[in-house]
Amino acid sequence: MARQARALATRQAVLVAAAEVFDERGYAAATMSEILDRAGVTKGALYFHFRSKEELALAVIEGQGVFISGWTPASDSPVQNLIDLGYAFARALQTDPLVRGSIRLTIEHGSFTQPQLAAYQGWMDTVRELLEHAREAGDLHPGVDLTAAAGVITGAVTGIQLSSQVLADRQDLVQRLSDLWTLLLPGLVQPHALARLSVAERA
Amino acid sequence: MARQARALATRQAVLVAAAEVFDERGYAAATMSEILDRAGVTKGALYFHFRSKEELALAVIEGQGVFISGWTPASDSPVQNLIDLGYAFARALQTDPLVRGSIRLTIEHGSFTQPQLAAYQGWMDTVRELLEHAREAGDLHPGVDLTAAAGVITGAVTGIQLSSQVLADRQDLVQRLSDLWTLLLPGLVQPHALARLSVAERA
DNA sequence: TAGGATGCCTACTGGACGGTATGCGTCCGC
DNA sequence: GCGGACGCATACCGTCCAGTAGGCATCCTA
Repeated sequence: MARQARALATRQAVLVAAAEVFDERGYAAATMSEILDRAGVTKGALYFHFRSKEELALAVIEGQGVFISGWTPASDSPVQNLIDLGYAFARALQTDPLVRGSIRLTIEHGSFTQPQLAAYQGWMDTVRELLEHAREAGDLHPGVDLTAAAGVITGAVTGIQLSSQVLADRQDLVQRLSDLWTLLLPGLVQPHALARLSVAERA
Repeated sequence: MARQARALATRQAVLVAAAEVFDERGYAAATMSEILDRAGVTKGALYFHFRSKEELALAVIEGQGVFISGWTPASDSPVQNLIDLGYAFARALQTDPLVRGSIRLTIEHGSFTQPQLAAYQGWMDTVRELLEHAREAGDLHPGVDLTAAAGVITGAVTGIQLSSQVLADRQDLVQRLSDLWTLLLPGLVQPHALARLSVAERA
């Protein structure tokens, strides 16, 4: 058991190091050597836990799923939950290497075709669900197409995140998210619901 | 002169092939061999025109600048021009390999650090300028922060484009842009200006 | 029509990369 | 207290890749 704990620790070290390198360099430019160095592990250890570079990348992408499933809505307002989810995601991007890495791998299409489609779809489904609840609560404008709105929101958040990463190393991500909601909410929710929302980040 | 024309043709063939491969595979995963094959050119020819892979990539990125400088506003409404610019960009993404390739290289940070920053900034400046004109025309809500709005719009368009690429090979890009404006404009422009705008694509 | 420049071709090189083979220490079950 | 599995270390291999060297044809100029 103590032995297994040690194994789990090296596996985790490899996973985190891989996520970091994938995040910084992308899949193709990331080298196993750098992952090895950063994890403080040898090749044999790595290939004992992961059979190939691709399997390692897929394992990193799983980290994203963990984040989604670990998040629970805190408010009774669906739209507020949507906003909060965005900020939770932003914070995870700033702190959790696994989320950072999985995002880059997800955005980088072509390396492996299926998983990132599923990841995108997962986010869109979550957003769509929150929007449906908002509609039932009577918060949304009547004309809003929920599927279209879910696509716009996920896409916009993705892009905001990306431009923030390129321009400011994600330092201003929270501010930019707040800007996004300020512009987006008037076209989405009705005035009476809008008044009850907090656009800024909430603890 | 006839000789120079031939040289120019091979240079262009290399550039287009490189843009395609960079678009499909990304910088690191793109190989010179594939570019060579697709261009129908030998290594010597390529390295006569471009001294390295990186220089080739930078040349592809230039194509984006050509697109920006080649576009001219057609409407007397600044916001309408903003919308139209988005659609022009979308069309270019669907048809022009150089624009496609340069976008992927721009989004893919880390390979070379400076140029994509400039590209982003160029877009944001253009958007900001149009927003300033819109403010002078009295079309915008008074409270709108122009810099923040420009950041949100460029980021959102980037993300919309990306998710459309991953999910639908950019087939639904125009539709998604229309969805974006539908949600975004109410928070940006005043009702009287909103009524005069055409959210859909215009010929 | 000589001769240099332009534009391109082919064969090659050195290095890095992902992955493997094999071996060795350590701990756990019996 | 011992045998086997677990967990890892190291040396190595084949492949592929960006880039180079040097030659050669075609054209432009004089």
